Amino acid sequence: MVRRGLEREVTGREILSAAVTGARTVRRQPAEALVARLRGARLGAAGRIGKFLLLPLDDGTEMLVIHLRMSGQLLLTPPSWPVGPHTHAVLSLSDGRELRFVDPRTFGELFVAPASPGGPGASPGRPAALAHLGPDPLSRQWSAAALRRALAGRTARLKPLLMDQRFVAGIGNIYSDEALFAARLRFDRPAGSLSGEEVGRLHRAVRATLREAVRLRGSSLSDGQYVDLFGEPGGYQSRHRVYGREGQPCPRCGGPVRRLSLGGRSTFFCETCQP
DNA sequence: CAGATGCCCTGGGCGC
DNA sequence: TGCGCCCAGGGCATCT
Repeated sequence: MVRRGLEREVTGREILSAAVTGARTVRRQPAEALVARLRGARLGAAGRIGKFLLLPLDDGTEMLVIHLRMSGQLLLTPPSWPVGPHTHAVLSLSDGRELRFVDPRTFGELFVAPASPGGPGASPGRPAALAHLGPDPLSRQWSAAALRRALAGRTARLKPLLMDQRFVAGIGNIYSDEALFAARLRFDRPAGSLSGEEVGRLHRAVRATLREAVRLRGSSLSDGQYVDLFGEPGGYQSRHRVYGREGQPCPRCGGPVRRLSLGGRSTFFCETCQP
C-alpha cells in the first residue's frame, strides 16, 4: 500500500533537500549525516522487507529505510499545504512535491543503510540492519513445506510466533488474529502441535489474509493513523472478522468474539471456531 | 529459550 | 466540561 504508492509516485525523483526536525526520528546516525546523504540523491523503486520500507538511493548501494511503527505516516503533498503537527521530516522532491514523515508517537524512524552485497545467507540488497528479519509470507520461499519445517518442534504459541519478525516478517497484531481465525486455529496452540493439514490451513490463511488486506489498501482503525500517501484510509478494516470485534457475533458460528490480553496486546478470537 | 513486563510517546474515547 | 484511566497496525531491553 504505502510501498506501492511510493513506487508509483516517487521512483526516479531527486531529493532536492531534506529536513529533519524530530529529535527521535533519526536515531541510528546523526540526523545531519542523513540529511546530507539524501540531498541530491535520486530515488529508486521502493521495496519492502516486512514492515520496513526501502528507498534505494542513486545506484542502490545505499538505501533510505523507513519504519512507520504504530502511528507513522508518509504523505505526499504540495509544498503549499500546511505542515501538520508531528511532522518530523520533509523531503523536497524534484517534481515539486514534498514527502513528509508524520508520527505523533515518535516510534517510527528513518535511517540510511548500505545495501548488503549479497552472498551466502544474505539476499542482495537487504541492509545488514535488517538481517534478522524472516521471510516475507507472500514470497515464494515461504511455502507450506517451509512453514511445516519451521514450526516443527517449536513450543512457542502460534500468535507470538507469527508476530515474531524473525520467524516471518510483516505480520502484526491485526493480521495474526485475522489469519488465525481464517485458519480456525487458536492463538495459543503450541506451534509444534499442528497437524500437516492444520499447517496447510495456516499457510493458506496467512497468505489469503495479507493479499486481501493489501488489495483493500490496509486497515485504518478509528484513530485514523494508517493512511496512504495521499491521506486516504484503507478499506480492510470493514473486513475484520474478529479484530476489534469483542462481543460481536463470530461470522462463522454467531457466538461472541472473545478478547484477552496476551503479551500486553489484545487478542481476538472465537472459542468455538478456533479450538 | 520462551514468556512476561515495561518502556519509548501522543492522542482519542469513555466513564464518572 | 473536565479529569483520569485505558487503549492503540511495533519492537526492544530486561527480567524470570
